[in-house]
Formats: sequence, C-alpha cells, structure tokens
Amino acid sequence: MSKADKIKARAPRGFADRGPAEIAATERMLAAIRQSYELYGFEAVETSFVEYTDALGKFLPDQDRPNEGVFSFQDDDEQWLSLRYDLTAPLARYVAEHFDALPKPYRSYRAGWVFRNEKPGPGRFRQFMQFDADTVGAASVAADAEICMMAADTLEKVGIGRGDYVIKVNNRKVLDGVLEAIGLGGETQAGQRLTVLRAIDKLDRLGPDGVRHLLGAGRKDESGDFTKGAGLEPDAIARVLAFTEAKGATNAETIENLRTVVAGSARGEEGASELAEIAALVAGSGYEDRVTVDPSVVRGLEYYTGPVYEAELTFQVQDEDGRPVRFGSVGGGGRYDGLVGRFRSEPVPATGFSIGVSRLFSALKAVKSPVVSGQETPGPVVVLVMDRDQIAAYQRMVSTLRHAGVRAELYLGSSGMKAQMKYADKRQSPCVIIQGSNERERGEVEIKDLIEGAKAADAIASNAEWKSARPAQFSVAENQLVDAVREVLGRHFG
RNA sequence: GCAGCCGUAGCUCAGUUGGUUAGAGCACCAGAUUGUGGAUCUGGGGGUCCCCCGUUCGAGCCGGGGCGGCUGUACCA
Repeated sequence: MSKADKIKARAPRGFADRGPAEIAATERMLAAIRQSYELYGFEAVETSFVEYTDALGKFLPDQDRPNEGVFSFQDDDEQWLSLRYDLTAPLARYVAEHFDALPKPYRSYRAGWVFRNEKPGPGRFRQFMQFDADTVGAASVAADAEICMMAADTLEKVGIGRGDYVIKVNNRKVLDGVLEAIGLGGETQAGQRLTVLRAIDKLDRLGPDGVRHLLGAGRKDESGDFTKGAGLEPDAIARVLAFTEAKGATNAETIENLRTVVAGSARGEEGASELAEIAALVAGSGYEDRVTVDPSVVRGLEYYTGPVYEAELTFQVQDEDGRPVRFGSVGGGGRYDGLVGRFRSEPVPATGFSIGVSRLFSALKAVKSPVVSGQETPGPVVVLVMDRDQIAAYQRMVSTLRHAGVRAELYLGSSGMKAQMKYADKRQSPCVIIQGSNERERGEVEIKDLIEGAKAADAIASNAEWKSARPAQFSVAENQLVDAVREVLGRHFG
C-alpha cells in the first residue's frame, strides 16, 4: 500500500483533541463553576446529545439542506434527529416532559458538549462545551437578578478578579418599545426586527458607525464584501443608536435615560421598570459595582422575551505578536418565557445563563488563574525492565507501589534502558526504579529522582561525567521501596 | 455562502529567467556510551512539491479547473 492510499490522519475541521493537561485544568474549572451553582441551590441534570429536531428549534431541516446550522440525520422511522446546539432548548424539552414531577420553580444546572454545523474560526469550534444554570417556573425578575449575581460570583470563583469583568443587563421589552416607536412593532416586520437586533449585537466589533450602516442601506467590509442593511430611515437609525448609547454613570441614570427613549410605549416602560427592579435587588445585595444596566447588550437570539445578560471580561492581554486581545463575552443568557410553552398548553416562564467553557478557559489561562494553571500532576513511577526474564519481579514492584497508593507502571515497550529513561522523562515521571543483576544480588533497588537529576544536569558539561555521576540516584533494600519512593515524591509534591 | 491571501518533510520555511538526483533548521530514530534523561558529535528514516487537465524536449515554478487552509464578512434558531 503506497502512502497515497493511506487515510490522512486529521481531526475534522472545527473539532479539537484535548490532552491530559488541558483535560485536568478544564475539570478543575468546571468543578469551581459547579460549586458556585450548587451554592446557589441549583441541582444537576443531564440530557442526551440528540434530540428530535422539532423539539430543538422552530423548523425541520428541509430535504435539500438538512444540516444547515445543526448536525441532523433521520432515524429509521424517518423522524429527523439533531445534535443539540445549546443546552437551553433540551432543558425546555426536559422540563416539559417531566413537568409534574419537578419542584417549581425548578432550579437546575448542567455542563455538556453542544454542536453547531457552522464555519469554525479561531476560538470557534463545531463542538464546544457550555455550562448552564436555569430557573424554570419563576416569572419574577428576582430570578433574573439572582442569576446575574451568581454569574458574578462564579467568575470570581474561577479566578477573574473584581473589576476585570462586568455583568451587563438589558431588557428586550425596552428594545421592543424602541422598535414599536419607529414602526417595526408589527408581525410582518419580524424579519426586519431581527436584522436590527443583530446589527446592534455587533456594536462592540464594528462600532456605532458600522452599526449605523447596517441599520441603513448596508455596509461594505475591508475585503469589499457587501452586507445588506435593515433599510431604516435616518431618524429611526438615530433613535436606535440613541437607545444603545443610553448608558449613564449609574444604573439609576441609565434607567432614566431609557424611560425617555421609550416614552409612550407601554411595553418599553414595563421593560424599564423591570430593569429598575433588578437594579434595586442587585444593589440590595451589594453587587451594583459588578452588575450594571447596559442598553448595548441585546443578544442575537430571537427567543429572549425579557431581561438579557452578558458576562464580559474587561481586561486586555497581549498575544504572542504583542497585539491586544479582548476576550469579551464569556457567557450570556436571559429570560425565555416562550420556550417551555411550546410543549405545553400553559405558559411557563424561565430564565437562564450559559457559560462558554472554552472561551472562559482561554481567558483563565491568559490571566494565569490558579484554577487552570495549578501545578502539573506528576506522571507515574516507571519500573525499568533491565532483564527480560525478571519481568515478574518488576511487575511485583509495580504492584507493591500501586497497593501503597503510588501511581506506577511497568515499562511495556521493547527498547533498551536509554529509551526507557527517555520514556519516563516524557511521561513526567518523578522517579524510575532500576534493578539490574548487581542490585538484585544485593537485594536492593536503585531509585533515580528524575526531577532532582534534571536540576543536577545543568552543572554537568560532558556526557562521560553525566553518566558516571548518576545524579540524584540512591540504593535501598527491596523492602524499603515504597518508603523511598514516598520520600522522593515528598521532596517535590509535598 | 461571499471576498482576499496562501498550499514544498511531522512543524517552520528556502528553492535562481522553467533544467538532470528537491534542500535547511527544529522534531523523531539510532550510534558514540554491554546499565542512565540533558548537552555535543556522527549517521538514519521520512516528500505523488494539494489534485486533475493543459503548454513545453523538460513543470515545485507557467495557464485553466477543482480541493484544502487562513483572514475578513454573513449566518449562528
């Protein structure tokens, strides 16, 4: 078989492998988030990766493009199934299915992989992890306020310092009021409303001028590509932009500005009142410096019906080329009162928050949070195979170490001693166990401290000296093996 | 999807106006050293020069088409 016939070994576009260091660090971060959610009284729940397509979203994939946006396939009874693209829609299905058995309000959290069939980019994958918390069955904005405060606590728990993040809150009802005022309130303008929404969502990236173009005729980007706009009149554009710029020095001031912008719209005023209530609740618990009302937050999703929130990191770091990197949003959420109701005859209010696990993870690495950059765990103690006919004896040493609770393994390859040393080095072994015929005759084992040895290597220039010195190596009686290994481990991992 | 840039070893890249057997550094493997990681030295494995068609005596290089990657933009329920 020629090489050309071989299958190329590569992960599919937008999918990533993870090694032991990243897995361990992510687990620590997830544990911290879980603790925070648990502390707030949320309970765990897990749903499947696959859902009936119609339970996930509002349309069935059509025959021509069944995988637009989501990964979909047909069951043997021809029903369409899809990989979940977020954790909110599956939760709505779960709550609707088990409605009678669940305590209401139902507070739950869950972490898991979600899948999107979209173009991947740096920091954007087709499989990624989210960590959500939701309160279902509580119409009060106290539920929204609580989730915002929990988001703040959670970020601090994983190592983001106070002042390095902000939880921004807005309300869809206020935006609806603005849209009503410029004549986009009707059912027939739903598409145009969504275009406006998405244009505002790009404020942080494109700035007010870019958004102005998107709200009007359209915008041409630097590659010369043209994006069609929402087609609003200039005074309507001014009104929308005024809304996004209504943020004042304090929450009270911002809400006052918003009341002016939506004056006359009942729905808009209701939204402003809800924001005032949230601001009061947040201030009552002393979170007013971390949870702020910010009209520029809209979120691109259609299903939000009330308060929406976004957790944004405000610090900057430099990448390898010295360019500033902003992490921006690491999580978001909002109230989705219509989602569970799709499955039931009665409306069920709900609100929730979702953390983008990978994005938060890269941010934590950038700020060197101890949660992700804690000490590397040591590799296993490796028992070297010096004489092939003594494998049973070597295996017994491994077994002794394991029963003493020491992570250990027998070298299972076929190479010589030098390669075995390299193997142990690559495995980050704290030490290796050596027993050749000399040691065996004396009833001893040789223990080499690889960490100490590496330090000693700096002072040694010639290879002959390196080999004869045998740094950080000592001999003990066989029955002292466990104690000696523990002593070496104690030197480095206390 | 649209637009721009780019495809040579596992990685980063050289490769002259088109010329014979396509190179370097790093990484990997082995030896120098019967049984010791690092450093040094020596050697070795590894390539359909993304694919196909065309031009040419001759293509890594020129032309056309395709595929793939990166960046921006759109979509992201």
